[in-house]
Amino acid sequence: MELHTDEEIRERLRDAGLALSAQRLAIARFLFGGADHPTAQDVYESVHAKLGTCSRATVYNTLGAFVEAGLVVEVRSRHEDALRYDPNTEEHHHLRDRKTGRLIDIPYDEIQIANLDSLKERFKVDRISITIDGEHR
Amino acid sequence: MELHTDEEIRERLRDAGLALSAQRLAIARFLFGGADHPTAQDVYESVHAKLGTCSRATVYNTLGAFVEAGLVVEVRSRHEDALRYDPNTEEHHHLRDRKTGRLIDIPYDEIQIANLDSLKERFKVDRISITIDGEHR
DNA sequence: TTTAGTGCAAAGTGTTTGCAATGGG
DNA sequence: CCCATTGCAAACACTTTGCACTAAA
Repeated sequence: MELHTDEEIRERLRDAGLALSAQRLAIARFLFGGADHPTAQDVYESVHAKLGTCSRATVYNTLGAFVEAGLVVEVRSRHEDALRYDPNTEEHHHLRDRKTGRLIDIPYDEIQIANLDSLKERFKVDRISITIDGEHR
Repeated sequence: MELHTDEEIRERLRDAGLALSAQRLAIARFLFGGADHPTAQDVYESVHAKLGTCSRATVYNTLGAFVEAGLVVEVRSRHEDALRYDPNTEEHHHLRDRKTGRLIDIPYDEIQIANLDSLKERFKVDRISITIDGEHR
């Protein structure tokens, strides 16, 4: 998930069929360089500061393109209006830290559902999203 | 959760310290009379049709008051912008039916987490919200 | 009579879109 | 050179708010 070198990032975008632009590279660098579930606004601020030029529209367009290409995933957290973007596209869960408000990834298999089989008898299960509201120890 | 008679509803609002008005009663009747995770718009349409008079502002104000009073709970579902209001205030989970888009309540203890104790060692857990995306059989 | 609720219209977020200008392939 | 991307500004969906009016307690 965490790509660092420019070449890795360029390749990833190219593989996804996306044209490269200074804006897209900057956005990708931010997202894949360890950004922590940023909102579009977070992306805008970071990239605009770094590039001097990158409109909000471009941020939204690009994030949309990235989502469509499967490079990032949208997540919406309980008490927030704004969408957040998660470069971790593997199925996983979240802890929402009550103190910091931050969203923290929890790998999928670190939460096991005891009666999954019986649930699967009752429902066709496409995916299961678990959010723990609480606090990291 | 499902209150039916007018007297039950009046009492519930009174108990919550809310003044009674025609609008509030109509909104409460809709919510507690079996409405299915409606949006503010859903509430508005239903109540406005029935009453002839009830502004969107009143719907929002009232829903806010109900949430604050703990009579309903806000839920935000994955791919939707609008908040939904759930008269089921007990902790519970959701199935989001991919076919109908509907949100269906799953009682809290119908999903058991096998390793809850070990999670509680790692996190202080305030609440756990599980959403299953899938389909009801 | 006093306090709380209603509702219009205006403002506020977060996001999308039309379209002319620009720049990468 | 052409098509995709950019970015402004306008539009949009959802929600909140200021304030004068009205009704509940």
